[in-house]
Amino acid sequence: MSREVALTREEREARARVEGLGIDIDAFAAVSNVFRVANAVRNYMERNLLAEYRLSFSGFTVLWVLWVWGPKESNVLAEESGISKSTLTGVVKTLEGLGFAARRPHAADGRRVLVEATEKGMATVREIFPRFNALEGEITRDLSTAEKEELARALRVMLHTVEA
Amino acid sequence: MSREVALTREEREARARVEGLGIDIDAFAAVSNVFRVANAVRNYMERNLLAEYRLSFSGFTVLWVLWVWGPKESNVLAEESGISKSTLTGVVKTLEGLGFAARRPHAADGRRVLVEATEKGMATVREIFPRFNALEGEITRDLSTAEKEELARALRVMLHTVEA
DNA sequence: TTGAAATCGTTCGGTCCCTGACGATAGGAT
DNA sequence: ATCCTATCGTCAGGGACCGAACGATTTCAA
Repeated sequence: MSREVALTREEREARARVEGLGIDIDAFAAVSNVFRVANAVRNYMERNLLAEYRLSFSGFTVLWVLWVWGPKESNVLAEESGISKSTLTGVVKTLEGLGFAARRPHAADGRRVLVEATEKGMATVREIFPRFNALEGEITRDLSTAEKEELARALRVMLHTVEA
Repeated sequence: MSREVALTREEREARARVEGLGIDIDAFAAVSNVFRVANAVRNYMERNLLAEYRLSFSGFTVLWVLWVWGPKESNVLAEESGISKSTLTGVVKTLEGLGFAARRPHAADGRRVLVEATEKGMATVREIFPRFNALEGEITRDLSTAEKEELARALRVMLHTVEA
């Protein structure tokens, strides 16, 4: 059922180089292409959309999480954004500088800090997200709906294994 | 043909939040899961394998490219490693510090610089790559061979679209 | 009630990563 | 022979990124 798709030159040459070393080529192809796509799409989004708002990919991700779930403790926000606590500190600092987010002390626990999107931050996500999603559509335009679903499913399986 | 795989809690809640905004859910699911997996696997590799050699993911990537293709001009090396020229300057500097790579002036063109892996660098890749690939196998162990091939194929299609 | 242990967010040091600007070198046209 | 332009790798500046160490606060056991 699989239409032919040419391997890139890099992939062809790499295969030739590792031939006969007992390498699991299918695992190699699957994983390395995940990195290649993630890298390419990340750069694409930053250059063609996010730069306009002076947002990095991480900055947008954090803001998006805040938009979806509302105010969150740093702790949880870092976890859901897929970055470390210490990185989040810096990203939120940048977001504050842009007027997109604010910090608020926790009412009951003096150690904790709540991060929330400002009204400006919320408005910005409302503006960006549909455009972001439109680009996602562009990027996946040569895949059928079934193929997109199957792709997402396979990735969820991997995620489940890695995060176990 | 698609076995059931539970959406993560994050994905379920995010869908609920963006419902009715005319969002292309399939494109959203496909792309966002690429990022989640890339992130998770990158961290996994750095923590469980690369840290042992004091290599970052990028450092390993560059060294691997050198191992596969031999000495390369900075220019081309950056391109194949998926990073910018200026980033490569820093990464190669780190690799030099670790004794894994060396710089050599181009014979005919005074502007160019050739980067090559040292013997120690080559030996290190020979040692790491099979272990790296074994982890790739682990990570994809719950996908059939056909599913891995289909995953790689779908990603190549996206790559072709983004890099066009 | 008080001291030990756990947990919180931040800081620190080091690397990665980008864009934009730069000096150096090369190559082609006059 | 000498400009003009293109291309090379690097540097500067700003932000992202991590693990480890840290002070502040909370919690729990004695």
